[in-house]
Amino acid sequence: MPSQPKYQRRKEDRPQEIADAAFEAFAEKGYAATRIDDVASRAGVSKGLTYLYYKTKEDLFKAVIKNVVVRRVDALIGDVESTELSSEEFIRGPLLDFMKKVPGSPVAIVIRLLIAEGPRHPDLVNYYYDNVVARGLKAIRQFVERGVQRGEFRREALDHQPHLFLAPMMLSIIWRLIFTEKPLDTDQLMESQVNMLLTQLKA
Amino acid sequence: MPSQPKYQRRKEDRPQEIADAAFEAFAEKGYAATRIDDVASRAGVSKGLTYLYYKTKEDLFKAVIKNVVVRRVDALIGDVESTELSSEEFIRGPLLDFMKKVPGSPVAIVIRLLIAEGPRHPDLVNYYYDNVVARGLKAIRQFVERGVQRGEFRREALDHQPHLFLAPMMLSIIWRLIFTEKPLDTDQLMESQVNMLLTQLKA
DNA sequence: ATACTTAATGACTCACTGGTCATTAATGAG
DNA sequence: CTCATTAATGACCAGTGAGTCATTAAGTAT
Repeated sequence: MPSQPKYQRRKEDRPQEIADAAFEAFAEKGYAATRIDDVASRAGVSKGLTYLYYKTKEDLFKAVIKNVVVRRVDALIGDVESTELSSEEFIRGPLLDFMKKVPGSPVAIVIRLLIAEGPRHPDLVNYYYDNVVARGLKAIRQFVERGVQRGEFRREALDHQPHLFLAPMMLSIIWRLIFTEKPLDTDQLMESQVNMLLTQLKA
Repeated sequence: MPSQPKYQRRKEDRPQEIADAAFEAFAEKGYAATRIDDVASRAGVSKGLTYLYYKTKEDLFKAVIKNVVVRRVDALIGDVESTELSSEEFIRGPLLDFMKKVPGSPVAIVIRLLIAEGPRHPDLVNYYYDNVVARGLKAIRQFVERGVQRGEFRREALDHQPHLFLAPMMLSIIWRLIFTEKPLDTDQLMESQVNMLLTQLKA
């Protein structure tokens, strides 16, 4: 019988597979408590191979963060720019949906990792700020502005911090990170806030 | 010449001194990256002594968290119960002040530690929930209720999540934990939210 | 087939750190 | 002063895990 090979060489796919495995491990254990051996065995490879594609554990960490984050933000920004909905409809619809999804998504885990490890990875923090936070805030701001131009919102509304949209989302993320089993209706929380903000924007 | 002693025995003060040093170290480096040797030298004692007062690193961690947290909550609850101000005055005054102070206080650091290490210390999370979060939320809820009884707020206001008061505080905390050097006027953020909430409570 | 390149392995090293414990010396009592 | 008590020390141990590298073998070209 033809002895099947012990492994296959798959240069193209390995880096992504390892990064995925690493994300899983970091999500479960955090950065410090994650062992490269664990990452490797999740990915179905040997420890040595991990070091072929990622020079150090820290490199791997950075790759994982960047990897997870960019797709989502791109998607949201794309939505904002292409929508034909009125501002209020968009906020109550796609934006609210997006906000509801985030606390249960990998983004929440990225935030946990950033909070825990950020201080020792300033360049990573900057990357995240530029590519996620700044772009997200800008999108919201532009969107409110569009509402003003269309006469949906009053002009003074522009003073409002886009951050207030994010605040209940942030609370929801943190709540679920820490108090996983203490129930909190985070969806309703965000709806209330959006209602309140829209009232202010229109009145 | 009388050779001065190499150290003094100060059984009473050591535990607190060690806990303070540990808080400093955990705040700077996080739990996993903090070395007991570092804690000891910050406290001006030997590593061995740390183990005399705290059985393990984890014990020390728990002691630190409990130590920092309880005083502050007690203070706030005391304020709420003893105030003679009207509900609106209290919210715009002492409560808002309190909220503004938290993001720059040790409590913020405790939150970072809880986010990072919570999943592996469930009893600590429960302690924190019972002694801080639950009590804090209850205080806010009672306070709104008092406003209703006094006729300051309308009755339906009770449906409002006290969490909405906390949301911008949470965002501020996280923001300052991650983006220390990206400026954000967190005070104004909380003021806007409080204004909005009061408008809703009264209207 | 044969030779060659390199993806992949896994045993090994070495620094590091949580925790221990035999020893030292500060203190207080008689 | 002397001795008993115990706070405090610091050298040491054992486990661990990041990173290395000599070796193996899968794929490829000739």
